[in-house]
Parts: sequence; structure tokens; C-alpha cells
Amino acid sequence: MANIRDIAKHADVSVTTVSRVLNEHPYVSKEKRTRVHAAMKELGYLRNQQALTLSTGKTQRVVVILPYMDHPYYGLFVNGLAKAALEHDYRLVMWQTEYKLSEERQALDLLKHREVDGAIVLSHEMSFKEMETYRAYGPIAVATVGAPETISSIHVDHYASFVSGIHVLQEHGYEEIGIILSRSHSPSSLARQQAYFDEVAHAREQWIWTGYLTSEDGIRLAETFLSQKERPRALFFSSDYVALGFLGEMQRRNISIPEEVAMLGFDGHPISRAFGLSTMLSPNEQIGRQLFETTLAEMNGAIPEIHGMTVSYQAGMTL
Amino acid sequence: MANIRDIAKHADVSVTTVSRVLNEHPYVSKEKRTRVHAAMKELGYLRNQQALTLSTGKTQRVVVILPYMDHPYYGLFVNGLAKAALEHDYRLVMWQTEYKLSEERQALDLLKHREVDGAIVLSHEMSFKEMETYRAYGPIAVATVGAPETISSIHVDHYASFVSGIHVLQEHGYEEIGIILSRSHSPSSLARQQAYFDEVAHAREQWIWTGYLTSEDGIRLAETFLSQKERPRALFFSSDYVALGFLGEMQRRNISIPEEVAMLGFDGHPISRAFGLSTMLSPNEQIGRQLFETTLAEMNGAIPEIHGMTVSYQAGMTL
DNA sequence: GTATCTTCTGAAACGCGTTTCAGAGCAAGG
DNA sequence: CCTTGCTCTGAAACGCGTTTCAGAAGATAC
Repeated sequence: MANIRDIAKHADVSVTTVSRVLNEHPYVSKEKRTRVHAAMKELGYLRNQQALTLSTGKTQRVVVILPYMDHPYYGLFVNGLAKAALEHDYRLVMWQTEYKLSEERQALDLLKHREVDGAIVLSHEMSFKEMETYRAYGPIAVATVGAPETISSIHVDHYASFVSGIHVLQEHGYEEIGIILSRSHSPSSLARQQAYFDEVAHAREQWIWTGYLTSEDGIRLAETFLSQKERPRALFFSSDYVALGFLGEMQRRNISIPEEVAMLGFDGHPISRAFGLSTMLSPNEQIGRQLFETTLAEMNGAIPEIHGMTVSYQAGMTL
Repeated sequence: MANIRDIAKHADVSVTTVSRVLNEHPYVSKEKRTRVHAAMKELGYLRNQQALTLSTGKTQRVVVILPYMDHPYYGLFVNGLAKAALEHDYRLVMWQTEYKLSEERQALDLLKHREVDGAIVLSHEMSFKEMETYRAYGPIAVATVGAPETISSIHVDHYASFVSGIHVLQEHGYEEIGIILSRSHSPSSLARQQAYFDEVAHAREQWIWTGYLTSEDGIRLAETFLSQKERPRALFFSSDYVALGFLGEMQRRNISIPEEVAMLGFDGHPISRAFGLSTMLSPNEQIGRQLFETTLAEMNGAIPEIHGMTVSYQAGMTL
């Protein structure tokens, strides 16, 4: 395959001139420019991206780190990310961690080895302290709260969002509220618990269900919930998919929602609308887009940005 | 940042020796090996992946081309792909096309410009004829039927699968069957239509609904379906998400399923189980895994592989 | 004792595009 | 007429790791 030197020889110019033509540098005479173009066409020249990358030190890639690619929760983030990346002619390298710290480290090592220009972390096990050790090798943006000022953060303000969700429940007359969380030790779960205890007078430890992530978990939860003697009058989920699994299972058992228990989801995934799930709509696509854009800005010298987003109530029929 | 030559100087050996240490080549004396390791540690050496890539000509990346990253249908494929890629120390570059031919071309251009070693195409607008023009630059694997023998194909045999789905419906006593398709001109839709006409005695043109892709489309479909005078007794969907949207909307309208109309989905997405959707389970994660593995095999000289997979019935409560 | 291996080492070339630097030619400004 | 400035050009160095090739030293084979 022809390279820049072959073109130079064929067009009887220097490699510098060919490079200038490729980069549309103005200081090339019309005549040589056409000669170079002709040579490129004739030899079927294709610029070698790898060489360009080594030469410029810019990869035009960012790594996206997330636990599972097929979890619908991340789908909306990724969609926003993908659109923004494409617009700016960047490529997205996806790294699925399954919540393993070792995988996160490997993914961030791409930064160290100059395989990507930046990293976007949608969910992490790693401490911010450790994450900061990678910061010297490129910008990092996370979608979670609590980031230090060296790391950009575009996130849902889970505390404020949970507070507003609880207020929605209270406005509908529910006082005895339970909450469903994903992993118990994640920052978002902690913020949600805090909001729960701060805002719900009847808050109880045993009304916090932890470890529910998927729709199957939601199905399981129905059993667990119904077997409990003292039950809350409303459940506030932290994910629509868990809520939908629960809802489907309750329907199967012919248990009326919201009569038996009211439900409020969290995400606003399109499918929720079909089943009339009341939910808190989270601007995930927007967050994805902004995560990319802040990363890009940092690569061009901007300082890290911290931005908390809020959710809005989307009415359904489960309240 | 220290490079291989700095290390060489610091350890007082040649760059060749350093390279040999990096690659664990046996012919290096113990003594020099330790000296090199010490120098690398002292200077904090990090191998530059870009240089390695240029030098070896191998990128350790494949591009995955798909219309939407957040469509649940692709989630299972991508999960399988991601697992297989990680196991083999490959990176996945995701390219979202939104069904645009121009985006597909750009994505496949990565192959031409040596930015990736191979391409995996989950859905495409491009003709196989055009796709073959990229074949010279690296292996291509698709998840659709009809590929020429230069292109690997690991796909659901939509014809056979639709035939078996129709048989399931017929075994349940349904003869008047309608089908819901996504894009009308895709190869899978054509295969499904063919199966429909071949197997359903009461097949009717107006019982084929085309252009349904998302759960929202499923909601829309309910209205369209109910407004129709002569309706089939059963609907065979080509996607669980469309089916779920439809099912939710029917529930909202208090219309009994399967009494008013029976439903059979296609995919076997986890969430379907929660709502008792009867569906045809498709081995998408397995397909994703195999797509990667066949691509890898081709990079190592294997010949393209064509493999049709079949689906299995997963009982629910909508039949 | 000579021929043949095996082990170990490093200089130089390679992959390929970009950038720096020096210089030539020509026009405009004073 | 001289200075300054712009336009155009190419040689060489750079980014950095790998590979080829030639050769030295020591060990084994016959």
C-alpha cells in the first residue's frame, strides 16, 4: 500500500509537500497540489491513521467505562455519548467492567499507555483517590457524585432527586414509604438513603431493600415484599427496570397497583410509559452528551467541571 | 515521559535489548534483564501503545457497527461481544449509525485507514456488494443473512425461526395470524414475510404491519390494530420491545390478552418474563460472542464462516 | 581439533505522517 | 535601492517500539 513517500516520488515533490496537501496547508502551489492529488488517486493512497496517531500524539478516542453494556440504564447515557462523539469525530472505546475493580484499572491504563485521550466513567468501584492517580494522563469525567475538583462530574444529584421524588409521593398522600436500592455501598445509594431518612418521618431500616439491579431482581422483590408483615404503602425504586419487573409480577399475581402498594420509578425509560409506571425522568442522554463535551473541553485546556442535574416527575398510573 | 531509548541509556544496553525484555524474549542475560527492569521502574516507563500499533500493524481493536446503542435488542449481542473481546485483550470501538448509509461507510473506512483490525456489523443498510469492497482491508462479520462467502455471518435464521414461531401459534390453535415487522426492506423482514406466506394459510397483506421498532411503536400499534375491522386472532412480533409496548397499552385499555388477541414475541429479553410475554428466545449473546471469535479467527488466517442459529419457544401467558 | 550450534548483543532500518528549520524567489514599503 | 514580509519548497529530525542482520563468545558434536 502506497505511503506518503511513494506519493512524493510519483508526483516529484517532497514528502513535506504531500503532507501539506493532506492537511490543506495554504502554502502549496496550485500546480504541485494537483500533481499530488493525481498521484494519490492513481496509487490509491489511504492515510495511515496509526502513523498519524503516533505523530500527533492524539488518538481521537475516549474510553467509556461501565459495568454492563446491555443494562438499559446505561443505554441512554451511551446514546448521548455516541452522538456527541460522532459529531466531533471521536471514537468510543467501550469497556465493560462487571463492577470489577481490576477491569476498571485496566480500562484506565489505556490512558497511561496513550491508547485513548480521555476516559468517561459511568460507574465505578474505584475510589476517587485512586482515580486521581490517572488524572495526569488525561481528562476523566464521571457520572457520579463526590468527585474531587480534578475530575469532571456530570451527574444526577441523587439526594435532591430523591427528595423531590419523596415529595411527589407525599403530595399523593403516601407517608409510609419504602425504597429500593441497587448496590448498597455506591455513592448514589448512600445519597438516596440519606434523603430517605431526612424526608420520611416513618422511615424504617427494614423498608430499605438493597441489591436490586435488574428486572429479574424486581420479580424476586415481589415475593420478598409480600412476605413481609409490615409493609409500606408506597415504594420508591431507583431504577425503572426493577420497578417494571416488580409491576409485572404483581400483575401476574392479580395484585392491584397502586391500591396494594403505590410505585414510583426512577429513570424514565421509554418502556415505562407503556406500562404506565409513574417515574422520575432523568436526563441521561443529556448527561452523556455533556460528559463527552466536558472531556473534549478539558483536552483543549478547560478546567474540570462539576454539574448536578435534576429529575422531573413523569406521571403514570402507579401512584 | 521516558521511552525505550531512555531506558536503554539508563541501563547501559541497546534499545534492542530493552525491546527484548519487554517482549520476554529468552535471549537476554539475567544481568541485563534486571538492569533493564530497574531502569524501567526508576524512570516510570510506560510502553506507548501507539508506537507499538504503528510498528506491528495490529491495532487490537474491532469496530462494532449498529444503528442504536441503546436499543435493547442490541444489548445482548454487545454483551457477548464485549465479553469475548475482553478475554482476548481486544478493544471494541462502537459506531452508532442510526441506519444511515453514510455512517456505515465512515465506520468501515476505519478498516481502510488501519484504525481497526476488523469490523462486526450488527445491522446494515449497505449492500453486500459494497461491503465486499472493504473486505480487502480486514475481516468483516455480520449478524444478518445473505452474506457472500467472503464475509462471515453468524445470524438468526429468521426464516426457520419464524416458521417455528408460526408453528407454535398454530399448535395453540391460532390460524388467523398477523405479523409485526421492523423495517420493511431488511433481509430479516423479507425472510419473515416469506415464512409468513409459506406457512399461514390465512395470510393477508394487510395483516403485515411494518415500521415497528421500539416500545413506543408498540403503543402506537395498539391504536392502529384496534381500529382495523378485520383482525387476526394472533400477532407474531419481531421484537419483544414492540410487543411489550403493545401489551402495556392493551392492559391500559383493559383489553384481555390473549382473549382479544394472542401475542408471541421475539428475542427473549429478560424483561419479557416479568410481563409473561410468550416469546421466541434468540441466542443473541452467543451470537455476539461467536461474531467476535470468528473475526479473530479470520485475522489469524481462518476462512469466513456462515452459521445460522435457531430460536426456541419460551412459554408465557400471552398465547 | 574443526565444524556446528546455541546464546547473547547491538547498529541500523522500518512502519509512516508531521513539524521544524533554513532558504529561495518575489512583491510591497519607504 | 534596500529592507521587510510573504509565498513556496524540501531535508532532516521526530514520535517510539520492533525486526532484521551481522557478529562475538562459548558449548557441543564428531
